[in-house]
Amino acid sequence: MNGTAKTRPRMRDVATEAGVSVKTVSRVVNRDPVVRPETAARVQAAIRRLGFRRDEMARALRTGGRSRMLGLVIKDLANPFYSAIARGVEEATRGGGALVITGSSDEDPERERELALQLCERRVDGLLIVPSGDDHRYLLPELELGVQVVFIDRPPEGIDADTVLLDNIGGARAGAEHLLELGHRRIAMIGDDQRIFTARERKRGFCEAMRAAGVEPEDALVRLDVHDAATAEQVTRELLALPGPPTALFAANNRIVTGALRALASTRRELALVSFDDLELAELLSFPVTAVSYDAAELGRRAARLLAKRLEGEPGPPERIVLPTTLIVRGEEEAAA
Amino acid sequence: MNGTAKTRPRMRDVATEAGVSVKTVSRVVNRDPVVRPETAARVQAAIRRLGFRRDEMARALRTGGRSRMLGLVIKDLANPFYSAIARGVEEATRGGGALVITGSSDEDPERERELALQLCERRVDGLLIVPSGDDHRYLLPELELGVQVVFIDRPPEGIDADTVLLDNIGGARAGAEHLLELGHRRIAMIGDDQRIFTARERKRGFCEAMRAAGVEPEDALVRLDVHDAATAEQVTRELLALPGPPTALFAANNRIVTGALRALASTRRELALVSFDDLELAELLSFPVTAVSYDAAELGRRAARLLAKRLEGEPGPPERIVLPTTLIVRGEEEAAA
DNA sequence: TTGAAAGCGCTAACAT
DNA sequence: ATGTTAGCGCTTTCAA
Repeated sequence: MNGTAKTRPRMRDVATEAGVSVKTVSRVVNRDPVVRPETAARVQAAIRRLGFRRDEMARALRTGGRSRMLGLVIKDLANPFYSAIARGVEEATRGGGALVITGSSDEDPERERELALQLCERRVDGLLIVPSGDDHRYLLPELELGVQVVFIDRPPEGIDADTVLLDNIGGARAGAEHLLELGHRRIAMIGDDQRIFTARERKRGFCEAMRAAGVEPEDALVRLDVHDAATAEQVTRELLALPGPPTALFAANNRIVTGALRALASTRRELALVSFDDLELAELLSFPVTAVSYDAAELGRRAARLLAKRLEGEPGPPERIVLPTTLIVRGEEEAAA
Repeated sequence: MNGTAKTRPRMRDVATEAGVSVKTVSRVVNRDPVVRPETAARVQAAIRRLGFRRDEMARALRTGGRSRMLGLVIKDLANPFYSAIARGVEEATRGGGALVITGSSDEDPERERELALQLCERRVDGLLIVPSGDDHRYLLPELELGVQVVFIDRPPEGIDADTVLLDNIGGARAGAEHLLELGHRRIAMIGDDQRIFTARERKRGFCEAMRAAGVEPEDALVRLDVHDAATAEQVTRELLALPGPPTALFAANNRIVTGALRALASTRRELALVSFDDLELAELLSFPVTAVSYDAAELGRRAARLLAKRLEGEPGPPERIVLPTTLIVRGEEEAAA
């Protein structure tokens, strides 16, 4: 089967085949215009005959320059939010002919660190990180050595670096305002683990909007540190069972709204619903869900573009880019409480 | 800002710092037990002081062996089906310490080729490809040079290679059989572009099940080459408007079932629905959808494991692995037609 | 217009 | 137990 394990042709082989020196082959491969056309043609012929492809890694080693590889560390490639980011990074990167090495940290700070450092060992030109950890000082040595890093979705901690974020506060505020404008006053919120930056921001936006409308958020109606759909389902049930149950719910992410929807489906209760994160097929759900939506791929694109600028030597202090959200209103007919 | 653009420490620097030779540093880095503990300690100290990290690329160049990078070419990283595959590949790869470079072909055969070849230039150890093209002979030179390739979701054309597939025929057959068992006879099918391998297989499975039950598929009820949700919605409307409309529909993928659901929602008609591909939140939809489900990540895991075996030198003819599907029955109460 | 030699950062083979 | 030399595949001097 594999008896003919041929060896990969090197420039030397092409040179011999074409009757020229290695350097001439190198020139042809690099489209150096100084080579005489007929020499170039002979070399090209040899290249094709041998099926030669330059070793990009060897080249990168010698030129000492860019490897034209970017490292991307996200939490979970199987999660549509992160895969959209990855796709955005890839898109924005493609033009420059660079490739992207992606790894999932699974929200494990240790794994994030390992991945980031492994990527540095592979000599990626830059790093894009959706942080899981809460201390990014491990990157300091690499930063000093000129590795460029851009953070996505959450800012780094312990170091200062370019960051691309969503407008979590504004989005949450818009969601709460929507419910307030519909006349709701008993508005509950279910939020994620408050150790997470985006969870804190969303809670803040929600509370700001409430207070701005003269409604003090009630402790009993603001449930935090809910990290999965099952818990969210349970918490929604508890909220509905309250003596003075809420008439509306702000669900701070898609796992939470999924749980809430399950609770509503099984209890046959009604609740005006606003979710941070849109749902696929939302228009086909049995229950209308107004959503705070955004372009996840754009997070990746902007981050990749910022990274590219830095790699081209763009100076200046770390930037913080904040991307807007959009409110998608559904089930307009809902009456107020 | 960047005035202190320090240069990356090499083994030489560590050697000087520790007062030993480069080779000794190399030994320490590679955990060669032959170095005296106290020497090793001195070297380790120097490594930490300088923030040294071995250049994996230079190492790979010298050892001539594995680069410990895999290339993955899929159609679209933003599509959950493919990102699940990517995640599976990553999972199965992680153990070996290898990293994965992923690229999206966007169903463009030319881009698939470019990506695959670019990955070879980066000297990946192996390639995992979800084919878009219909001619993979461009890989022949690389195969001869020992690059290992495993195909995912569709077999290659023009070459023979390891492949990991879903049981498209069996899944489609199970879906159709389910509808037949419910008593349906006028069963429509909407299928994707028949140039696509999986689309052909699913059609075949559907028709096989129908004929096995003594029902000849009607031309008017079998609509093919429907590639997006909007078209599927339109086609569903047309099917419903037929003089003798179907009582059930087999939708050959998730885009198609989405369109069908939209058509049903807007026309308020009923139709027993089976979909190849499960839907997220299916249990919360206003309309029950029985689904042919499968583990997309497992496609990636199995492919990566097969690739790993080949890289370890496992001989033998190309394997074809077929993964099973599961029928998830919903809305059992549906009466027959 | 072309080529010879040196070296990128590392390790394999051979000293010592 | 440690060091020296050569060379992976390529490009960068510098010469011819």
